[in-house]
This record gives sequence, structure tokens and C-alpha cells, in this order.
Amino acid sequence: MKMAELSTVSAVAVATIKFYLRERLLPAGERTSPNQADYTEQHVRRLRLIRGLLDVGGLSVAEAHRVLDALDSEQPLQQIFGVAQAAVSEHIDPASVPASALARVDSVTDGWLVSPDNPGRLAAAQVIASLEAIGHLSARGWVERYAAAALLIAEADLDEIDAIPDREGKAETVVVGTVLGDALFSGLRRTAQEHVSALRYQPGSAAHHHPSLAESP
Amino acid sequence: MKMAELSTVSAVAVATIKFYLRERLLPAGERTSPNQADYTEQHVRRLRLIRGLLDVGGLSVAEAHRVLDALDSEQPLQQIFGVAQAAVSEHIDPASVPASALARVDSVTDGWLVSPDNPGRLAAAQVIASLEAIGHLSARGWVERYAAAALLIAEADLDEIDAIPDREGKAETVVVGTVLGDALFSGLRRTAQEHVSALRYQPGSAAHHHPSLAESP
DNA sequence: GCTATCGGATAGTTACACTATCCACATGAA
DNA sequence: TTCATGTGGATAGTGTAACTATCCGATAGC
Repeated sequence: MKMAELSTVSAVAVATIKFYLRERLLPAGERTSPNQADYTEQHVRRLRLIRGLLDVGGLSVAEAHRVLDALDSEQPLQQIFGVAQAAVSEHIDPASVPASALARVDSVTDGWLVSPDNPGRLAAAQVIASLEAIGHLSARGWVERYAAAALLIAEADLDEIDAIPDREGKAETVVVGTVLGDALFSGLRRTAQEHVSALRYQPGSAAHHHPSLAESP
Repeated sequence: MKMAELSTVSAVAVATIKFYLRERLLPAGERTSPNQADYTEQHVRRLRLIRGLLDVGGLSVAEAHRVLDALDSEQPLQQIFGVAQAAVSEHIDPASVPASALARVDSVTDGWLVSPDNPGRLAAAQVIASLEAIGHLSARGWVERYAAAALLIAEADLDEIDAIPDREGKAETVVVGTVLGDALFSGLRRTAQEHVSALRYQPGSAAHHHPSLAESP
């Protein structure tokens, strides 16, 4: 297929596809003449993956590039995990994170097999530090319950990866799960917040959501 | 205190503070003369909150403005919850979300008291749609386990809010918890992923993390 | 032959979050 | 009392990121 078709089938503007080619997010098509190229179904798939990483996962083009490079390489799964994690985490200067916040994270994840420079550990500590600065660091087990839920999610993620037979599928699941999993959980969390909040503050409400019926707010 | 002191004590540049004043994120100081003003400890607190929302929570200035406006108003808690949720969710055109993805979200959250236009519901459906397009939508209960964990987190969030006595404190907890909670969970999730992954693929590893000891990667 | 489309290169646009400069006036130590 | 330093407010400039538009000479297919 030529670029015009790739553009219509993927709903991405031609100029944008050219931009992705330039940035090496999308591999070049097979040249059929000095100024013609042929694109395949693989390009359509890759384009969808790119849009997922950028639009839904919120990655920058540079981060998506790193993640896709790892995916294309023959690296072991653990390495790909690391790259995907680094991509979704902003780079935090370890020196900028107060030791007290790191200590809090470490106490909450006591017994976990985690290297000290895990990007999530630093990110969590930065949040703790910010909560502390604003005076909203809970002493009632809020953070501990977050850690317990994070453990459940990590088990689900690893089970999902284990269930995939081929290495390439595993690798893509690692990337997609890591990047889009955050967004999925955030959405479900907000949904659950409304539910729990309705249960507690409007008990006995008949506002049950029935998706099969047309409703208005 | 004057602006120079506000700047040093909060580690925010004077020009940036002026920018926040201009954008009405930070209330003006009390004028003591035509071109002098006095700032208080409240301004320091607010500045820390702003930096938390922008840097750690990843809000834009416009979103932070909306959230802070809600916080300053006398709105009921439920409304503030809604504003905070809308701020962390990108605005999704409901028409752009495939019905099949929405149906999947609704089936996973079956029995939950949620209005159809909950921003989290749309956001979750968008992720599902993206997973579907890439061909990575799990049929093995991955999404269901995310929903179960989200419910646990929502319970923790509401317990936390319930534990705060005053209305103003509750409101700030709602905002801070909603915005920074996502970031905290993401960080802990990545930490848990490394832990579970190490448990499964390097069983018996002696690489236990002991935060009290100096370690190198 | 002729016109639409192609790839590739280059330059322009938009949005955002600051950041810098100017100005007339105020403050406070020398 | 002087005067360097600091002030609020207005305005304009900067840097980055992600596109988007235009131009070009070269096919493609009728």
C-alpha cells in the first residue's frame, strides 16, 4: 500500500506519518523506485501502537522511540521491562529526593526484591515528599494500602505475560501493559471512587448504572 | 514577608511566582503601598501545593487553576471530587469511544454506582479500545483484576477523607489524593513489578533490598 | 503526454510554561 | 539624605515539543 492508503486506514495524517518516519518511530516502507515506497500491514499495526503509546499512554515521541527500539531488539524480557518502566517514569535526580521520603517508601515495600534505583521507587518517594511538604502525608495506612494494591496489579501483569507463549508477544505485552496499564488503572480508580463515594454518601440510591438502558446524568 | 523571601523559602523563582500571580494560581499578597505587598505562610503553603500539582501530579497550569478554584469555593465535597477527577482526566469525546470498549468497562464494573459520563469510565474505555486495536486485549481477567484493585484503592481514598474532621481539610485531601494518588500508585506499581518479576524469574535471589545498608546497583 | 500523487527536505505553526526586561516607585542601611 | 537594591505590574521573548504546510523533482497510470 502507498502512503495515502496507510494514512486513511490508520487515520493518521500523511504529514504526521512522514514526521514519524523522520523520527524513526515507523520503519521506512520498501522502496519500489527512487521516490516510491510500499507499506504493509505491519506498518498499520506499528502506527496503531505508536498512537496508543503517544495518545493514551502519554509518552513523548522520544520516549516512544526508546520503547519501540527495545521492542525491536532481541533484548531479554527483563531489559525491555526496564526500558518501558523508564519511559513512563520521568527522570528524577536521586539527590533531589529527601531520604525520609525514600525511607517511607522502603518501609512500605519492606521485603520486596527491588533495586535501589528502580524508577518507581524514586517516583513514589517524590510523591511522598510532596505530600509531606503540603502536610497531607497520611499516618493511617493509606500508603500501605496503595502498596498492597500495587502488588496485586503486578501479579496480574506478570500472570498476563506468563500466559503469552512467544517471546515477541511477551515483549509487546510488557510494553503495552506497562505503558497503558497506568492509564487503565487511573480510569478505573476514578470510576471506583465515584462508586464508593455514592455508596457511602447516598446509601440506598437507585442510581444504579445500567449500560443497556439509555440514561441521562 | 516580601517576594524575595517567598521565592527563597519556596525555591520558586520570582519571575515564576509573578507568573502564577498573573495566572491567578496564587492569590495576591496584601498591598502595603501602591507597589509593595506582603505575603504570608498561606502563600508558601499554596505555592507548595501548586508545585505538587504541576510537577508531581503533571497538571497543566489551566487544570491546576480549575482545581484550586474548586478548593477555594464552598462547593460540596462531591463537586470538588468531580473537578479534581476532570482535571486529571483528559477530555475525551464520548462519540470517539467505541461502544464495545465501553461495554467491556461496564461489564467489569458491573454493579458499581457510576454515572455514564464519569471521566474515568471514558478514559478506561479509551485504553480498552487502544488495547483492542493493537490486539492486546486480554481475555484472562487482567482488566477484572485491575478493577478489583481500583476498588481497594478507592476504599482507601474514601477512608482517608472520612478520617479528616474539618471540611477544608477534607476538600484538600480530595484534591491532593486524586491528583497525587495516581502518581503514587504508578510508582509503587513499577516497584512491585520489579519485585514480582524478581521472585518469579530469579527465585532464591539474595538481592533483598536493605535500605539501611549502602548499596550499589 | 498529462495530471495527480509520491518521497523527501525544509521551514512554519501552535501551545505551553516559563523567563527576561522595563518602568516608576519604595525601602532601608550607610 | 542618599542611593543601591528590591518591588509590583506590564510586555515581550525563549525553548521545547509535536506536528503541519510548502516546495521540489520524479514517477504512475491513464
